[in-house]
Amino acid sequence: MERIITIAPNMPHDRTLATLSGSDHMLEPSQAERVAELFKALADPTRVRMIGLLAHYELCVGDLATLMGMSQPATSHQLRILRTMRIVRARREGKCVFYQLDDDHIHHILLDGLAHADHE
Amino acid sequence: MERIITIAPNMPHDRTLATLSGSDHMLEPSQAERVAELFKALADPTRVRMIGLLAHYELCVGDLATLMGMSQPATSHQLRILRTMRIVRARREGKCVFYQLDDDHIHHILLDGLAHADHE
DNA sequence: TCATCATATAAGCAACTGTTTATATGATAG
DNA sequence: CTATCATATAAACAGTTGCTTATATGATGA
Repeated sequence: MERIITIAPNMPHDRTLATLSGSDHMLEPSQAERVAELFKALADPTRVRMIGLLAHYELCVGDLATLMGMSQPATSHQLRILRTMRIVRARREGKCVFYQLDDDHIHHILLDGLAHADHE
Repeated sequence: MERIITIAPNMPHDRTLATLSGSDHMLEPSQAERVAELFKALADPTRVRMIGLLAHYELCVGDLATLMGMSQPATSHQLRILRTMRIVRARREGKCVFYQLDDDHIHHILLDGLAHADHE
């Protein structure tokens, strides 16, 4: 962990801001945008609970709505957001559409989030 | 991965919604709320870039503002959000306040997020 | 084709978010 | 104490979000 100062006068420093500016630790704006979009999809308690369920069970929209205690359009609306961000994946079977997590990566992130939130 | 149906008629099912309702895979609302709050703090490209920098360097507010190309109040405002969520930690040294990530957990979540966003 | 069930979309509204501009707090040097 | 530098907070405004109500699409069975 380096400490970097050049603007504040009379302070010890290890490197200069100029060298840091060219560092690869500087995230690309478009990259930061995509990551933020992903986290935004996780940044709602309703969607977090949906993801918590879909991490363990494949559920159709209607049943998910019932379990969540929310309306069908609201459920569908949130699923669309999760689907757009490739957090969940849909599969049609007859009249029903079943949802589940798209990959374990998301479950991992959720568990990390729970660990950080649960305490400290 | 279980598939659960009870509402939709004439569909195969493994368990009932009733048993699922009592499952511990049903996140507590307050728990979901805290996790969502954490992700909300990560759900902004500006804060993502700040975290990306603070994961590697300890920086004071002014320098961070310069690197980010944003105003001092805006920087301070965002740092307050990250501090409230225990994502970053502050340390005063004279007139300057230095920030760094509060723990490696956050760095981990960021890397997971980057991996998921970078591609798929 | 027609009726019905399951899901998706649209419009509209209240609540929230990130920025700017302006001002306040807090620490240090003289 | 006073002036100055570094950071924090406040008020205000544009833009976004998640819900509801209403309607549309899509698939199945008679």
